Amino acid sequence: MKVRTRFAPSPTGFLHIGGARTCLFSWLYARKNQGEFILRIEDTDRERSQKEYLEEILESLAWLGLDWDEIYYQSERFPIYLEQAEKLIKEGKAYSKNSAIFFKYQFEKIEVDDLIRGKIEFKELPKEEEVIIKSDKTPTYNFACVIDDALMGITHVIRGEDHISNTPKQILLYRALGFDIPQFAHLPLILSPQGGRLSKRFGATSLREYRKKGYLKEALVNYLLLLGWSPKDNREIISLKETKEIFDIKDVGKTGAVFSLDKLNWLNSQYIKEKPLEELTLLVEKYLKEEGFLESIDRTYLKKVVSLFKDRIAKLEDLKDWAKFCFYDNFEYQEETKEILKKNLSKEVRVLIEDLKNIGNFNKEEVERIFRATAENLGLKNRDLVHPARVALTGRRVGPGLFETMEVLGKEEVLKRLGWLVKYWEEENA
RNA sequence: GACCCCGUCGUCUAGCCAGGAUAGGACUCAGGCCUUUCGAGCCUGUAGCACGGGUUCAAAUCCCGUCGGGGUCGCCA
Repeated sequence: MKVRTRFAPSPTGFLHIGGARTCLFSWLYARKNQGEFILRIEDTDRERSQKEYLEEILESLAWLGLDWDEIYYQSERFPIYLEQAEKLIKEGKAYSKNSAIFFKYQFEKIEVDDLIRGKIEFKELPKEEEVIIKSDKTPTYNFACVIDDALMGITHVIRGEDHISNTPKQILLYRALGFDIPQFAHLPLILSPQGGRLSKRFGATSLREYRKKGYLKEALVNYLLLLGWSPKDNREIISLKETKEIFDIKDVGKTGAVFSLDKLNWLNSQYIKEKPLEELTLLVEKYLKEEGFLESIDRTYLKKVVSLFKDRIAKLEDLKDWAKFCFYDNFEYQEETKEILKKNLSKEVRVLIEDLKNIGNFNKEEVERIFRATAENLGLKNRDLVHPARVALTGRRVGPGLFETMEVLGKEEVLKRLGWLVKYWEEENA
């Protein structure tokens, strides 16, 4: 029998890390087994379901590369649920009350053989009846879920651990309706650093937010993969494609995993580092434009800027801060540079400016040669001139290598900014 | 409270099912090196089998209990 799995988000909120990971594992199981992956939009709550959320969910899944073979909307299937409920009434398994329909069941021990957790036994259920059709004629979650999973031929229900306690109720419904019971796999939850569910404040932000901060999809997927699953060979960097070959649902762990932004950042920095410059530049261009940081930019120049920073940023967002001096010259010298600026080297920097003026080909090798010679002639240690020069060009104490930075900015800009520093000192000491 | 799930460094994990060497890796952190700076790179280090009992020549691994954490108990999904 062909494997069919599904992801069933409710468009009553944005897709967040937890949902994305559930989807990822469900998708992986289908793809690993040459099966099919179904997306089911659980939009039975018409009040709370919003088109905006739906769009965001679809967009985020597509972004991550999780494609689906079929898509269904529960809001289009109300007659099906009603029909099944009436069938239960006819068979005496359900009854109408207060214009709702209740499923009546009797206590029995239920065993579930979970693919991740093994045998789970439920000794008792808290109730003996369950609403299946609400008084507005829309189905309740458990009812619609069972009918759809059965009718859509879902063979493996892969979902979050928070659904474990729904499982016995659902099994009772499968039996009453005469459907085959699928295999279940309950994924551990993603926890916040305080323990407990991911909160709005931490981690439960939408996937869109992560994209806006400049996380690469590869890094995000990689991180999600590592939360509860491992390739077992000490690899940390692994692609979706590689995972698709070796993934086994049985290898998924049982323990809740605390979300770590530190590790995500590290992974993201690794992916940024490894991404080909050309490709990364296009990504950065698109990103900075979307963010409204730049309107247009010369791609050749941007490529140089990207090469300057790609090894030292954790996310594309960092560029807005660290590389701002490459796009704008209206920065101020940061507080952290005060110590460096204390020493007035206006005379020396004037000499430096004159020496740099004479360079024909303003590349980093040539700049470094002249720079070092100037420092030596002035009786300065190289670093004594490097530090203020960096402040002059970037406004900061730390940054990429000075000579590379100079080459990227170009002669004219470098001379201009060095001149500003001279002026700054002169005014400070006037 | 009831039912259910889970417990290896601060965090993510390998090892557990098929018991045997100094419990391995990654992030973070600390220190060092490099050096023109560093939030980059390289190296080193700190840190863990929740606890108690049992089985066994031998327990992170098997069994029981305790404690701890989490989830669910809606005409939400």
